[in-house]
Amino acid sequence: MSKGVTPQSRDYAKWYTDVVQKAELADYSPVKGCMVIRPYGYALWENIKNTLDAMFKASGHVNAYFPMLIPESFLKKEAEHIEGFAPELAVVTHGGGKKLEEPLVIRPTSETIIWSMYKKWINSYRDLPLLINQWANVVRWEMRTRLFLRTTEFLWQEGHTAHATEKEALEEANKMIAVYRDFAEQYMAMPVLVGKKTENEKFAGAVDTYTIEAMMGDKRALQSGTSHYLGQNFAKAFDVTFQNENNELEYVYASSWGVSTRLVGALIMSHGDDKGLILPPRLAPYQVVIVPIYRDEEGRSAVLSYIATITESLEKNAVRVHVDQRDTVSPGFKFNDWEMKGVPLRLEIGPRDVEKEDVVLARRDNGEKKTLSKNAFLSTAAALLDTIQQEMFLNRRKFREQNTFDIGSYDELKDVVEKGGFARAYWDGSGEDEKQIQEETKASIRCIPFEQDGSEGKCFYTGRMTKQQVVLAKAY
RNA sequence: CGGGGCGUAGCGCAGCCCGGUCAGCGCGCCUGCUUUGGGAGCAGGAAGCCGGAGGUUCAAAUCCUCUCGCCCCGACCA
Repeated sequence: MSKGVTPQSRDYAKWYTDVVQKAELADYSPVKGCMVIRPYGYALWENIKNTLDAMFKASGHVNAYFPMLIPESFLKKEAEHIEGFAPELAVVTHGGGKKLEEPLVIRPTSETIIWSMYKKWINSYRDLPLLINQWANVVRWEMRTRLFLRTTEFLWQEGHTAHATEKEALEEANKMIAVYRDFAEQYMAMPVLVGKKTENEKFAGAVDTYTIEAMMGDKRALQSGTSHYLGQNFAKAFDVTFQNENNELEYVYASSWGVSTRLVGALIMSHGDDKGLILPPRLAPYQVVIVPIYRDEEGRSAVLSYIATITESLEKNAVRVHVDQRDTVSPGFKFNDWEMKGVPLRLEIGPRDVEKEDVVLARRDNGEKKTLSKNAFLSTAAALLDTIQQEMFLNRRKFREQNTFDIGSYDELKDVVEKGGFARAYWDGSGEDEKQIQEETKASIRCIPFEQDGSEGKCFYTGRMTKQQVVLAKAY
């Protein structure tokens, strides 16, 4: 294994795959397009998952599990849905050595199987709302894959809710995109634009799709989470009706929403640098790593017992700490190793620190390294982690603002695409116009932000006056 | 599916043009000693039917044919 990773400036894509592998987040599997999530990467995912799971439960949702195999005919019940997913389905045709009467699709998403069950479960307005989430794997046979960002099989959560009214289902879809925004900003330290997808970009089968869009380190956009208002599309496709308070039969209103292991990719590309990962303290598997330094057995035991007093105190404050006791590699190696893995704080503890009751503290996010007293460190460690979390967020927001440009013409869009970044513009074009733009520039309308200033201006493409502003960018 | 690149030790690669002491290098791994505050040093050692099949030849990692697989770029997409 060579040292370090390909610099971002030389080849961002290569940098990304280098970091994923050298930080031991994931590895390629024997099957094309699939990845093995390694323990360190999985620990990161578990932190994401556990945090979100608590947020979902706090907002009234419960977890369930639906099977992975879905009758092929189910997918065909919603016209747009099958059109959207057909090309990327993995289909099981044989089981138990025999050809199946009806092929089974490995779920690319679970709307259909879930709605087939909701038909059984929903009869009355008293059965609503139904607020179910599931953590699962899904399979989409993508042409091109990239570790975490787009793999054939990926892990995600999908919420599927059923409501008695349009208003309530819309509120749910909006509430969940706000949950995603909070998670992205407060935990991932990743600022996001929240808004609506255009007709072209929305989910297959949705009435409206809401999205959070983040800017990666190469100034490209990453769709990081989506929430869909499904209207009555799936209820009609699966004939899910309920009797309302007036004894009338009505189709159920629905929402669905999801985030995936792609968020790990988002984390890497939001914060990483040429030394590797930089993890936000709230999600880092280890928040503090301690590297012991000693010359002999006597020094070793003195250093380790001194360290024990530090870890005990940190753990008492719910700080996740790890002591790197490997005897087989040098301290210098460990410094680089943990920088690659993005641990927010590193302590170097050697004999002279033991003697003076000091610690040497290094910050991963800004590279600062200093000596301070053990007590000073212990009394400020938790606060320092909060500070880092906050500064990482502000840093990324500033980066996004510096790379977001207001444009008034198609040429200006091309300039932005050329230099990288988000383009904000008035937009009154058609779906066809949008496709044309994407074909020519590779940039797409990432979203119609919820936050609109209400001003009127000329559409950068059609020249017509409009109040609608959109954000365009090249996306992953 | 289109374009490009590549399969030689666990990983990264050289060798291929011009067949013949070419089975080689770096890292990693193993053993020992010395080391340990920014990727340790020295000495010794283990490890590869050269992606697979067929062919040409006295002789194939090297030339020819077929085949399998992977990576990158594009269309598609969380």
